[in-house]
Amino acid sequence: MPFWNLRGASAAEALVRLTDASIQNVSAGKVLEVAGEPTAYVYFVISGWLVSSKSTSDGQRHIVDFILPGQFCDPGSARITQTATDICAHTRAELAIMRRRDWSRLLERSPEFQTLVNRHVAARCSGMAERMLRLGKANAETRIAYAICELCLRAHDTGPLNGQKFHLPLTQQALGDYVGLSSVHVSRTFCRFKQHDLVTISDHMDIIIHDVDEFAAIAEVDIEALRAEIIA
Amino acid sequence: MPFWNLRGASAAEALVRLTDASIQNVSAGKVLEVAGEPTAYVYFVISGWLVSSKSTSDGQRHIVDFILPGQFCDPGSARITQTATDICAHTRAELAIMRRRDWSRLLERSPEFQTLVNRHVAARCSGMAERMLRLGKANAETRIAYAICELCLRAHDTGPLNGQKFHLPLTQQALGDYVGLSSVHVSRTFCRFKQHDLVTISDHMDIIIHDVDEFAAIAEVDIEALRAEIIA
DNA sequence: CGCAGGTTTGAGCAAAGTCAATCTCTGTGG
DNA sequence: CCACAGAGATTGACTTTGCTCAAACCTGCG
Repeated sequence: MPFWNLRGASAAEALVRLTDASIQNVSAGKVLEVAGEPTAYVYFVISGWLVSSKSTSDGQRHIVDFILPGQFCDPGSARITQTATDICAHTRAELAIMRRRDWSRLLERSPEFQTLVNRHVAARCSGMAERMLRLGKANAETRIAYAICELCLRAHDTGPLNGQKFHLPLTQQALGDYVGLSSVHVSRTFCRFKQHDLVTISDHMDIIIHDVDEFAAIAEVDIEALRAEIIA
Repeated sequence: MPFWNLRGASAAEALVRLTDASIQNVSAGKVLEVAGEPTAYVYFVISGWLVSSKSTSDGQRHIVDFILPGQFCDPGSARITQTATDICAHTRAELAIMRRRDWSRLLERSPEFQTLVNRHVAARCSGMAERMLRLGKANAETRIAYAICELCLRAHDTGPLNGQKFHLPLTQQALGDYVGLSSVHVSRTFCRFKQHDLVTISDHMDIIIHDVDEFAAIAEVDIEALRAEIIA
């Protein structure tokens, strides 16, 4: 049974069976891995968001990626037993946690599973490339609009729709850390969006996009192309 | 024989044997893949550099990564047959080009090879995370110093050494596209480096770092930690 | 010799950062 | 039920960084 097409609990059950994963609930902010430290685990997100981040010497944090339900997180770097980025629970989350040894064994034994993981990795790398382009070259409006489109696509099957409310579990600070802007500038940019009546953003990121086409144009993205590119 | 520990020609021969790869010489600028278009090939770099880049709607290019000798390049995105980024020859290069089908088959049949590739991918993702941190949060000096350290590490086994000359095949424009700065600003930043007698940079990126420790401090990086993190 | 691609320099400008004060919720304990 | 604390959002004033445009300058090469 190709459990890996399933979301959430049933995939988790299969992982428990195949890799002796342990299911754990963690609360928001829980630190799972610290960059540079040894790591012995691989994570599968059942519900909630994880965040992969790095910090500069002066304590500024940059969010490298979010890890959403249905995604795997292997914290390893080139030295596979050494963590590349900090991994934290961004929200309360339910995880299947596997020992790396069991994880590697599953990959080796099941080429189909490995193929699935390869696809996930390709999707994640494409997403990073796309984000990097915005980070390097785009202005605040484009970066923020893009991040909202991307995260909505990844978090909600439909992707962004005209007039449809959706929620992202982000503070403006976190969004800023993700797109490389200060929280103050995120706030100002939101104000400009609201003034032009592009979006409604209420209580902690309940978002309604009024004109998705225009919003996507600001994000410099074609939603369906992006879906094909970054959704595994 | 674990050919994959070898650099260059012998690895290429093995790939020819195992995947029916064709060896090709391409000249600088040769376009191999275009973002969004279908792709049917996977590349192994024998010599020279490839570049993976994306462009904004207004024609600005951002370099996502360089692909150096000994590295693989799978251009696929979440839709594995669709290219995620432009892939070009940055310099004249010698490549082993494999059909994707043959490549997948090799991965499926040889878990050891797949494991090697996994490590390469982890290294590349770590590198992207590290670069993203600089892109999102660091100033011009740090970004440029970091890029030089990173590329020197990746291109030369020793990494940067005090007073030792090395070459990077980059124009200031290309470096700017890599770190998200205009070529003018790269030039000015180099000037500042030279004024402080940190480096000598002559003819098209022959670089001598006079005090690697100080330079690494500006790059906000620990060279040996970086090596462990991003060199597969 | 002259051209092309790349680099350097100057001047002015725009985007985003910082700092600090204020405002708005929301949840909590009296 | 209210007061208050704390987190997050907003706003203003000012500064910094890096961009753009344009001109000048190398330098290797046909």
